[in-house]
Amino acid sequence: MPRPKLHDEALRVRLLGVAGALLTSEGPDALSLRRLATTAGTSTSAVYALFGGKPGILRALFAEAFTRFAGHLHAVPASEDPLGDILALARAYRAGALADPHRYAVMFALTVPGFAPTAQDYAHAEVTLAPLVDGVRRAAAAGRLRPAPPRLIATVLWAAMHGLVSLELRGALPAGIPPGEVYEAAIRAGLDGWRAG
Amino acid sequence: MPRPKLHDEALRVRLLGVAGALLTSEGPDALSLRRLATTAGTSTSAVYALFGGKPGILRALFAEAFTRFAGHLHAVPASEDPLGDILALARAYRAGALADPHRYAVMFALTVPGFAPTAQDYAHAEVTLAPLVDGVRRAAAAGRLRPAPPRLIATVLWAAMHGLVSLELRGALPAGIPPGEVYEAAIRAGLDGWRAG
DNA sequence: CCTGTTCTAAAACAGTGTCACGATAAAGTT
DNA sequence: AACTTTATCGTGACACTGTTTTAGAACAGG
Repeated sequence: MPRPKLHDEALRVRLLGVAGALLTSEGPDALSLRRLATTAGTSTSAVYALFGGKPGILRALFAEAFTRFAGHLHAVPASEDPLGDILALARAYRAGALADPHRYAVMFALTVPGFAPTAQDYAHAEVTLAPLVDGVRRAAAAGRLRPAPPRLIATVLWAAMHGLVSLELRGALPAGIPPGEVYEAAIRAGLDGWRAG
Repeated sequence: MPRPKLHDEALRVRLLGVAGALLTSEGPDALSLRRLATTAGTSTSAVYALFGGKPGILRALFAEAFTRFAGHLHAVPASEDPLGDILALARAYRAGALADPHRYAVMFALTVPGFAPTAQDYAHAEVTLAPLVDGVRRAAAAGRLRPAPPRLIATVLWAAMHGLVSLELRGALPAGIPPGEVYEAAIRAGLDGWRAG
């Protein structure tokens, strides 16, 4: 009986793609529902039918950003030198964040009136850091790290990466120190802090 | 000839106070010019006359937040145990951030369409971390830390604190690990990573 | 009292997210 | 073939935002 559906799955992925492109290229301020709708060739109603509103599309972008980021980290191969792997993962982390700062902001900084990621959202995104936890676990198993819960060590290392990257993206790092070098020094010192022996 | 000025310095500090209260109690979304103006008993024009607009008042809040935060850190006394002082500074850092999350967000996370703090803004705010740099310098002078630029070590420690605190405030830390304990472990490991010998 | 100058509060403007409503288009029914 | 039914969708209205313009109010000097 009804008229044919236009607000279908295809439009959903198209909207998500347009939203991601808008976010990446011009930042979160450019992501208005009207502009998103006209760019995707539809109306704002579609966003409400498919995402429930602006917070909805932000949540979708949040989830998508984490899976993308996970891709960067999972691309790092696991070698027989777990400490070296952790270093490589740290470099991949920074590279992934710097490659798309606006997406990184959606993951960890941006909040919109209706959207603030819940603990469940982050729990679902915890698989992103699985390679790091695995690297720490392998290093601990090889006796290269102090006997402490791998998840704890991985969380501390992650926080160091995130802290430095987020300060760098904000332009808050003190002048005169190249961010890349601070980052390297931080990761090495962070690892040394957990080193066995 | 002219009529008496109402948009004077007194109104400026009053507006800043109201803005800060609004920010602290209800978050940045509650900080609208109309609400700010009516709460302060004036009109939106005052904000434009005294701050130039919304980005202006955000910039003022940004600066004020840093001086407040600096107060928390400068309240930590310098003892004869520099490493212990650094630990105390780290605890004060977390306590200061958790005491007023919205202000911390203005310093390091929040961005409004017209306001993104420049490198100069952060340079001017670098004195906030002076106690930390001083503690590191004293520890290095006492031979407790590896010979590395104190500013570098302090920046790395700061990034670890900021990373952990910002993840905690976002609710992004993995469940099951008390944030306070992760924080303690992170600072200790971060210090151990730079420890001499 | 009137003029002139300066300042201010209120209204206008362009933009936002959100939602109700009426138009639309196919299918089922006479 | 004409009509009703019914789910669907784009348009427009609403309340809000930051910003700018405008018209009036308040005082000093002539």
